[in-house]
Amino acid sequence: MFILTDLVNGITIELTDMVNGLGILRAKGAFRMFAKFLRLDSEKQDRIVNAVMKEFAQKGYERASTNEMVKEAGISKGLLFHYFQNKKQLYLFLVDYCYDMVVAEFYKKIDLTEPDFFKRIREAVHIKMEMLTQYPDIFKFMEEAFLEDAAEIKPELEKKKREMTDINMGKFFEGIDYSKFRADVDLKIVLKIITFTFEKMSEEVLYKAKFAPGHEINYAEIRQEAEQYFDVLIKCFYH
Amino acid sequence: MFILTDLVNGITIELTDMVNGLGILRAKGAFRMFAKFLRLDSEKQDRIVNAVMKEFAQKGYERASTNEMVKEAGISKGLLFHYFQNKKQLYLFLVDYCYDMVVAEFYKKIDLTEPDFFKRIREAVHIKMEMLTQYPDIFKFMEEAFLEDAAEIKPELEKKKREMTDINMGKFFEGIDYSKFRADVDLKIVLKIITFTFEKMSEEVLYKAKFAPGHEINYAEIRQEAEQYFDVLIKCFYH
Amino acid sequence: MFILTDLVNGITIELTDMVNGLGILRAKGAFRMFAKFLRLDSEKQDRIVNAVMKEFAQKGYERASTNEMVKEAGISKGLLFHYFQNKKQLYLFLVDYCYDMVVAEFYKKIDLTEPDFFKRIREAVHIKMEMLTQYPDIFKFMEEAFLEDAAEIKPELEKKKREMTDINMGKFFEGIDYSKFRADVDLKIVLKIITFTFEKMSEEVLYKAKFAPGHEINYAEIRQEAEQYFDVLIKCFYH
Amino acid sequence: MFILTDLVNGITIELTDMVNGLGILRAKGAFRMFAKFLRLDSEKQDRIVNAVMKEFAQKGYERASTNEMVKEAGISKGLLFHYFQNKKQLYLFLVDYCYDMVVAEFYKKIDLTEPDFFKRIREAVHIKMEMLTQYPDIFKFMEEAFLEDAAEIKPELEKKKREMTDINMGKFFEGIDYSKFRADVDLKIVLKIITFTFEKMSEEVLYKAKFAPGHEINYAEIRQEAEQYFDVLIKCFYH
DNA sequence: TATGAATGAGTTTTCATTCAT
DNA sequence: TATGAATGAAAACTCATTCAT
Repeated sequence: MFILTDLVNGITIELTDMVNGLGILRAKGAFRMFAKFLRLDSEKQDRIVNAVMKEFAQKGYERASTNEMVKEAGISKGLLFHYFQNKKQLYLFLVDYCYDMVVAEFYKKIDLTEPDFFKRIREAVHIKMEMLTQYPDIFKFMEEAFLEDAAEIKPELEKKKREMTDINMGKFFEGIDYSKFRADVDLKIVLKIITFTFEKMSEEVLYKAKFAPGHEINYAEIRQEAEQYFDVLIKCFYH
Repeated sequence: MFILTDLVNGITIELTDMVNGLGILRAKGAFRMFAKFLRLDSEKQDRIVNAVMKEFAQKGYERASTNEMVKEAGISKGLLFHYFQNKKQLYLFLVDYCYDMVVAEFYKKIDLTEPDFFKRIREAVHIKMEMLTQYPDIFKFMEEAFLEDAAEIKPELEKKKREMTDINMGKFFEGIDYSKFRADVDLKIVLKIITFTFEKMSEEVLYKAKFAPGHEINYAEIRQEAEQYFDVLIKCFYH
Repeated sequence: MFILTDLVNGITIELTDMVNGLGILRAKGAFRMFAKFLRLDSEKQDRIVNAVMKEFAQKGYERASTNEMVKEAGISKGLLFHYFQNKKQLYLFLVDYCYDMVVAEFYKKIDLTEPDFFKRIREAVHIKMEMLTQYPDIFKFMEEAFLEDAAEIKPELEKKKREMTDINMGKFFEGIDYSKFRADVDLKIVLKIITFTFEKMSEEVLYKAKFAPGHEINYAEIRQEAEQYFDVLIKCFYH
Repeated sequence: MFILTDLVNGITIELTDMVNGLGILRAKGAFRMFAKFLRLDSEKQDRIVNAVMKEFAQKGYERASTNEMVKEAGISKGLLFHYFQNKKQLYLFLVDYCYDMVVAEFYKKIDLTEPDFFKRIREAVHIKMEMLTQYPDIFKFMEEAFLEDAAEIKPELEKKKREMTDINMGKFFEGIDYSKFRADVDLKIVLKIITFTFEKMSEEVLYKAKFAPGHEINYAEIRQEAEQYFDVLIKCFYH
């Protein structure tokens, strides 16, 4: 699922695993400790998730205030800690929660029967841009989450990141027709280079968006830029 | 100087500037406000720099405690602020200070008369690895610095990052013989893809190092891996 | 209510407003932001108010230490800020709180049906002295408050002072029989002179009390002194 | 010298002493402890006095920073403390220093042969206003000084204030022709009332100036207002 | 399940004063 | 006489977490 994670955050992923199509099965019971929260009616769940996401997205892990969250969500201090034990768990829960939403949505839309590598990537880029427009808050939060540096949560977060990418990579690459690639170079390396290229391209887009006046993303321009890369990569890596 | 910054931190750089070989001269007087500190005997300077770097590297900007720094450095509370005014200036000073050391060292070693792009990159990778071994703390701090997300320092830090990359790009690309590249594709895009590849490769190295047991970096393996990339890139992008 | 404010602090008041008998109704909801505090049982409220008042009265706004206050009140650091947000709000709250107590008490005692100006003033002086004896701490605090010079709170404090005097002036002057005053001089100026006289007299009393050994106020003497002023003023300003 | 102190600061003065024409002789050796400073060439003295005055006037005793003073004066930290021992002494020295300047100037200008009480007061008001225009910084500092509330310096300051007023009162009242006052009331009380009136009037002027937009003092208006008081007071207190 | 008052160690920063040079 | 680096206690304020109700 590199196209997803990459446009969101640009993590370096385990290409070896990816290409091999392997993945660790995600611990299904990860949400067990938040069972109380997940039993709430979904209106309240949403209110809480949105309030928490907003605060974390705006201020980052350290500076985010649980006081603000409960104020915004309209619940009491104690209740937040009743559901999530502590700030760290709350954060990690939210990362999972958002990621699950986004991934599920992505795979509903992507056509996994398209065998051409570049066509599939092109579609992924487009889906990604659509979703960015549709759920800007979630993406803002996830982007921050993957950049998050705070010492306290780093180890758990890194583990989570790896789990996520590992799980989804294989699925994305299913059914690709690798016979179109030139045979005189190492295919794994070629795939890595292509992946790297689109990851970095996405990072640039986010980076520019962040510092451009108005912070507006010009999607048409991105598609055009992506086409330039497709052109070079196809000419050089297909035979 | 992308190989340096990239191995350290993987920033997205302005390729247009890079390819044009332009660079803004760095403001020489940037250290004037830390004159008091720089007048100290170097033993004390080092003690302070190391203590501060250690704390920032371990905990990031927000969580790093000036209390811990002075305790570690064996100086008084007031003195730190006497030299650096406040936490933010202290941080930004340290970024500059480390960057200057690293860049100066890098350009002492790199051979800028080598006209072959890949040979020059290969040498840069090797120099980088040498330096990583020699000054692991500085690199750890700089890596964290470039990932740093803290709201308070972000604007200044981003400005600094761009200055740094802009200044050094041109120098690294001086005298490269571009005639060896194939003519049927856009050279700018090709150079971007190559740059992206080595940036991502470096990120992977750091990433693995961080989560490997013992955090040991196997440099022989990295060189070997880099050679695989050189092989593909040369075959596909040279004519 | 000039006799009150004046004995406490000697502010210069807007005689025009005073003579016109106008007054702005005081915003009743001013205490809303301290609702948490006001919901406490009164024993604790008193403990806190007294501790805070003592510290501010002794040291003035700037030098007063919130640390000392919580120590004296036997509450935690955080709690004080939970109730009052910050030092400034705490101070302004206390000014209001004390002022309200004092004013309410004063108007319970003063006879507003007495039409003779000097008789009413005479009673006010006596009431004032009674209250000074009964609540010395509150008066000490308010006196300091009205002299307070600290840059941070000055603007709000001055606004508060004016509000207070404006509101109460009219009430005190209601129903006075001005026909007894001589007609050949400007009545407004005459009333100002009388007001000034008792204000300054009160200032002198406080001033002497402060520097007399033992800080004892001799009320009998003050009454006697006041009578000397009444004698002169009546002879000169009544026809 | 009530007209002076009063326009500056409105202190309550010992009218009994004043009327009796008594005064404690000022301790001539008060400056002995600042002998080192007074031996400096006057250019340097002025530089220091002005820098210190500026900082105290702007920020009040507590918030004034000795760092700012030495920076502004262009001397070293140590030197300031060499001359003045500590902040408190520095402040008290400055109060004396300024007061001496102002009083000397005032008595150079006032005509002590004018026997009419109101004419002399009228002249004093005018001189005062002239001086306010000529030395605004000194007056600003002295005004702040007399309002100053900081616990640490209060006792010494109050003592100084009393000394000052006591010393100068007698001089101002020398040669007044008291026979013009009506004989049926206590003269001491009458003089007190008159003094109070001009003191309070001045306080009002300063007060209004402080909160008027632009903080400009309209001297013509003040003279006119003073004339209204003269009119009433003469009519009522002269026979 | 839900509340929100209470905690207290923690934070960065300031500043008068000292003292070796 | 003159310097300014060095001190360290003190300041206001924060905030995740607990716990009695």
